[in-house]
Amino acid sequence: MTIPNARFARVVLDSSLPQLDHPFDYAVPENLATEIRVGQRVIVPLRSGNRRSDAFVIELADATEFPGTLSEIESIVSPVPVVPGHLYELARAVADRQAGSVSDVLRLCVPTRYVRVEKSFLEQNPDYLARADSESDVEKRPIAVSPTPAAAGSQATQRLFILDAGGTEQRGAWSAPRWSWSFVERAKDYIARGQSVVCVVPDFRDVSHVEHALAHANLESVTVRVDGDVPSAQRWLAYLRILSGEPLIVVGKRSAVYAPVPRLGLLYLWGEGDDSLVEPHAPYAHARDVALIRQNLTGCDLVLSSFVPSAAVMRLVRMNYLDLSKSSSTRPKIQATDLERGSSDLSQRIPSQVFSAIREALPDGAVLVHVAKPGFASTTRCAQCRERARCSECSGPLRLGARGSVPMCGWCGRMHPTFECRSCGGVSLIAGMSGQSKIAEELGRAFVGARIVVTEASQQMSELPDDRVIVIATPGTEPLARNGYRAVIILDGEVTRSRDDLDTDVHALSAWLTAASFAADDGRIVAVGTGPLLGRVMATRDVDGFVAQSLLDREVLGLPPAVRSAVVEGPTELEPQVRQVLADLPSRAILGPTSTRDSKQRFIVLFDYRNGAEIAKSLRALIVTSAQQSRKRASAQMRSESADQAPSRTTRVTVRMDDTALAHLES
DNA sequence: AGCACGCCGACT
DNA sequence: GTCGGCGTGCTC
Repeated sequence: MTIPNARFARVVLDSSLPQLDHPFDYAVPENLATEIRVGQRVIVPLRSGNRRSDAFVIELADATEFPGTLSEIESIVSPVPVVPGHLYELARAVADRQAGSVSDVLRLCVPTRYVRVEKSFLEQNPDYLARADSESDVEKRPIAVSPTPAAAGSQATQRLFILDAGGTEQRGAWSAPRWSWSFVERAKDYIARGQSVVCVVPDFRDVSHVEHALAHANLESVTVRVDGDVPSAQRWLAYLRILSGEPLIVVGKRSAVYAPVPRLGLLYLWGEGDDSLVEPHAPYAHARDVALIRQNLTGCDLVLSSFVPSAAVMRLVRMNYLDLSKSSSTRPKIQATDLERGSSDLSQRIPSQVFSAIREALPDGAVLVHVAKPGFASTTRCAQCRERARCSECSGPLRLGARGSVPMCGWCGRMHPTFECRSCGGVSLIAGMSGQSKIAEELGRAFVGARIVVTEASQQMSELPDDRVIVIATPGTEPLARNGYRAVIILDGEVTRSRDDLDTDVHALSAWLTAASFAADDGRIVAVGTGPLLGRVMATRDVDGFVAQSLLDREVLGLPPAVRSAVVEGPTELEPQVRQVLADLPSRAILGPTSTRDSKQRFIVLFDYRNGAEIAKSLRALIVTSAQQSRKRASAQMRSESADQAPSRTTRVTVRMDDTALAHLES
């Protein structure tokens, strides 16, 4: 393939300044004309020539529409096209949806370069660059070059939600969750067809499970792990392989969803409702949304899966955008019990059914006792009647920071050194403390001679020391038992339920069913403190029905995810600008302002799905103008405030689309 | 961000 | 007259 000498290059700058987030044209100097490719990282001069910036070539052309005089590309960083057209296209779409910049997305996708690794890789693969040329259609074409849709010639594209029932299975040397085995079954076919698979999971433990299952199926040689835990030299090597077009199974956490395999056959997202799939940095995209966008752009197959569908996914199922399928494994019934009212001592916290379940199970194998995460329990309850403790002024939830601190209202910030319960007049509070060690102590007394293990979030224990053991674990720390635990006990149900945001119930169900998933198929599961409603859902395992119903409720109330939301935060004088920029747009509501902890203003904008693009565009414009004004404001502040106290925080405007933790909307 | 341009006040 | 302070605007 011959490369025409391109005279002009269109680039995106590798800068997070919002006002620079658009294409720039540069002249290609003659000495670079035959080497330059779409996707390469280049260095370009900016303004006076003293400044320079990294940039990615997104298009080569023979003409430019820029009326001014062009600067020249200064140099090419490496011959490898690290941002192929389809990756730029994805990054652009994600940035547009999230009101963010392309460069912020690309930073998540492209790892740091390792020159030595790259050099030796290119020596060992002499035809690599030529192949990359043909792979990415390097001719002078517009940027929107999507990879060939997976379905070309074969069966129709699948978009699927799989409701997983849980369970652990041992095959060969490895125990792994059942979902990871069925993922491998599915992935094999795509590799056989010469296509690639991307598997995105919430947690590093999940990555390991998938790796084990893949290794068992002899797919190690086509498996690429793109964890943050992989050393960076190795990550760069992995990235080069991903770009090469060889059929691969890429496994990783949230940022793996961007892995730029050229022939993507299947995009698989496990645990689609998990909060850790949200990128905590700008532009705050949820891997599930990125996956939906990517499916739409490439036409690949898409599988989302979890123990409990998120309300967002349920919406897509009800629209028939996703097909619902339920895994057919037989699972034990979940026995839900509640605490007796008015009792707070430990003997009541662990009801008798729990002791008998453990007693029965222990001779045959391991028992998992699942307690809520300690930090999960910031809200408080009346020690007497167990009702949620609420602020006497505004009815907001009372929260505890550090242990022994004064309870504070989560809405208005009022401190409450004393408390009087509204329902029963009780005057003392209990925090939803988990007290793993207290439970360990209690169980140790009850089961003399049993081995008791308390897990910690920091340690990675994937296998059990021996069979007859009681494991006391917080979410995410549970070790796998070979073919599942004989019994799983879920304690602290009421603590999990005390988290307050829109999706409390769905999150609680998800936490409990995750715990339940560790049980053997003929094991026993007892859940304490789920409340009658969720207890019934657990017992019947009608989780999709429950989430569908809660989605219907949201539709009536006009709340996410029946509608979309954007959380806008910025400096105190933000309000007129927010209202102005959204004035002519069809938003449903602009809620706020409320004050954040760091005294910024926060607005919540609610709008319909069909208006998302428009709203995002306007909010983006708000970010750009506020970035241009920020210095003006800062210097004005400096002058008026007698210079000695300088709280010169850069009050940037941030926008988070479809935030999962909208506590403010709860009435 | 960082740098140049330009519009007002104080000056050899 | 013109030197230079610092807002304002732009970066192909």
